[in-house]
Amino acid sequence: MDELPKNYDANISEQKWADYWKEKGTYKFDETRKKKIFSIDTPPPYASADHLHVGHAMHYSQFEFIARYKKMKGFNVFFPMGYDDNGLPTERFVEKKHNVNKNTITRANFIKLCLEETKKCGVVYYNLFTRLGFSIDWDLLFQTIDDRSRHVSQASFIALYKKKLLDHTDQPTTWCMTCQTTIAQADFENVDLQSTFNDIVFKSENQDLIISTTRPELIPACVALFTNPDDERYQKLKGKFAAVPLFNYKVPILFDETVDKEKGTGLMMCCTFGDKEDVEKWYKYKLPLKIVFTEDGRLNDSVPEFKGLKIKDARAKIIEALKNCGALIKQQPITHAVNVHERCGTEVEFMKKKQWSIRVLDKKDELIEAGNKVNWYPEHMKIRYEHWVRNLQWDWGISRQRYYGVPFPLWYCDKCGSVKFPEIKDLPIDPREQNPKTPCPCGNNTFTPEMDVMDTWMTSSMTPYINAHWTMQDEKKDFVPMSLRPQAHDIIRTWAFYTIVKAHFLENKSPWENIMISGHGQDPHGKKMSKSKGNFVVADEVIQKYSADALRYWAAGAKLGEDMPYQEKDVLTGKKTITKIWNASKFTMMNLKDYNASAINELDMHQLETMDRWLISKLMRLVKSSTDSFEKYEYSTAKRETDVFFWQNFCDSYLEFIKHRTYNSTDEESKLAAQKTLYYALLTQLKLFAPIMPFITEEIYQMYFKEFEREDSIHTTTWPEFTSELVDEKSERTGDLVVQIISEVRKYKSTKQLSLKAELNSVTIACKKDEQELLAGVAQDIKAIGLIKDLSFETSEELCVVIE
RNA sequence: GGACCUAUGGUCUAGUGGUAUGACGUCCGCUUGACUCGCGGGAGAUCCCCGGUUCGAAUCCGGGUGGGUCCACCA
Repeated sequence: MDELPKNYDANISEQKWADYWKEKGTYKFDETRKKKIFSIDTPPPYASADHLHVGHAMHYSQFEFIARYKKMKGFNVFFPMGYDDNGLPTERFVEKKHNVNKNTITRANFIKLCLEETKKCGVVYYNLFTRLGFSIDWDLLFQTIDDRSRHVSQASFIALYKKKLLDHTDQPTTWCMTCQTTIAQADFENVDLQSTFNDIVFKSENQDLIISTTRPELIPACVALFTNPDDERYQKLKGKFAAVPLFNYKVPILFDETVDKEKGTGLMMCCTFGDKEDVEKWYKYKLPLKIVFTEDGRLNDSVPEFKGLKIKDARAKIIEALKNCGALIKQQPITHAVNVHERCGTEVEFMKKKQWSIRVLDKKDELIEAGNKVNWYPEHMKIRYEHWVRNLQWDWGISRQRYYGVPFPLWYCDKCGSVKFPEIKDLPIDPREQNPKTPCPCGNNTFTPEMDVMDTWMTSSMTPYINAHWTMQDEKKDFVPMSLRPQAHDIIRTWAFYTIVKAHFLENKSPWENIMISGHGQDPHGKKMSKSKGNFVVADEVIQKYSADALRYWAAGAKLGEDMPYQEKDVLTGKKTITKIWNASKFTMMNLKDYNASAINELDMHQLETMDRWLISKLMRLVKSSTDSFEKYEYSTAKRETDVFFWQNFCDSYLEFIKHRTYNSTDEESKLAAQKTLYYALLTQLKLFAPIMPFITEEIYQMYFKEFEREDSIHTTTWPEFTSELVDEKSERTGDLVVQIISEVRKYKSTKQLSLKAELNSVTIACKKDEQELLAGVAQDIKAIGLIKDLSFETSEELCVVIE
């Protein structure tokens, strides 16, 4: 081995090894699949980010650790990347960035813009992920808008139809006025909004009926008043009608036990539609329909005096008009929770729309059961899934009145109205651009295409099947269930839920064997990172300053499932650790200069000295616990334990303890034993660190160990095996005593403000008899390490070191 | 309103039925032939509060309080 470079330059080395891995195809999935597969259902990030923050890096790093661990464990790791670039998230991103919307740009131009932006985002992700050293096989890349994904999601729609799990109904459904599309329950977000309770008078014969509402603009959509059948105040109203103020028409007064007597005046108006209650009452009592909004959230022709006003403006104007005619008698400010569309923050409204939906409400029990078949890590995250399923209120509406998404693969026959599907082999298709190849069974040959596109989750929920090339010619049979789904906890109700729904309905399978749920990287104060708040830490800048390994080191500190605030000092600790690994390795290699590693095959404890066995035995315990931790996806425990072992046992103790054996060696055998231990211990520790810090470990492996180990990369070597022959409790006990004694000696020198190199004339160790026996064999070590001239022993119940 | 998670030295953090881990900071010392991004040492924690189980609890159970997250509440 040549002279060692003095310093480690992470920026140069990390680029070098990233290039090396790419060139060698280190992380290629083996298509011949001779080894057992470990497959990862990688979260496809939305193609809607210009810069990525340390939270992104943290989330993806955490299962990258697992991918690397599994590879070293001998698995054929299937680690793809996907980009989620279809659907509303992308559309919103493009609309904002280019200041366009559905009404101001043609469909073709809009799709073109989406594709361009998507491409740019792909580059951003690729750059960060390769810079972080991710062991992704980029040949497995998919995009949710590509042919394969469109094929698979369209095929899933047809399959669900054939299994009679779909409904195609014209009914009131949740609607976003900004995005102008139907949306699903999972697309909601809850926010607290300031609003006003308005007490409004409805006249009924000679009585004033007061209702309280936050939505006076819905008064022209009022179709009935309701009160509780037990409410004594309103018994006389049975069979009566009330006059709607301002709009001068009459609505029936009805009784329903769901009305809360205590709330407001105990009277409520039912409009089409203000909330889910309205929808239910509308169905139950077969009430008329009075739609007052247009699809983009303005009052429509049915209210000529307010026509064209946006909802909020209409509210103000109507309140004013109510005031003027004396119908508004009281106003009171309130804060209340409102569902908004998570993509744009617009309050959820209702619109009657013909749409496709997947029936889930009548299958809650079996869906909860399906979730139980997956192993959840951490286990308590399963509860969130269960709660979500149990609390579902709507079937999964999958129609979106948008441009950029996967089209429904179907046409409607112009004559008989029945649906017509393409052949699976012809997918993907766009029914708006092509006609069916065969006529309708009714004989007719003219069709109308479905114009809507599918919910983006229709595609995302198919990621295991996209990876499996489901129903395609080159389908990978038995690929589902995949081994692992890694994802964050905030999308349990969407991605995890929808994926479980699809696999269960399509093939009565679990989509994966295991699911690991990670937390979020937050700002230093535990708040969510966002650009607008200015607490956004750009991943690239951290990497530039501290290295990718250091950022990964920080990411490995988060316990599975728990959010973690970003602390720059922890990245710095990572950087220090890397430097320490570099220096300790440099020192080890120096000591191994005249050591012929290829001469030994296996470590033999009988050839080692007590302190060597102490280290190796403790190392074995570390191997065991680290392996156990990784098996449970507890990378943070594995990292911490390895870290502590490396600093304390290896560097602070062992490396100091053997200096006298490797430098002032008169005893060649002793020196060789230390060298064997050094080689084995350093390589093992590098392997244990390799999943967390792939670059520095590779650097050192390449510099020294490769020559003997003969593998192209440390990442293709095998994970250390726990070997019970290498555990030696007696040596561990002895070594621990030595550490204790040396600590006392160091303490003495430190207190006396002496150099650790200072010699001591006489040291007496007082300890138990059996401890004396143990220590007898390492007396020479103690003397050499502590620079002690005379060492003697005394018997005592408690360990005590007397120094003169 | 419900559920889940969480509460540990100045700060962040690990863990356990027998008073506690590591990091950062702080103080003192050491240029020990890998490393000052270092080495050695010190100070600093009644492990949120109240009950219960136990020989023994900070660790288990119940209740409370604070924080986080998810869900419900939209008249």
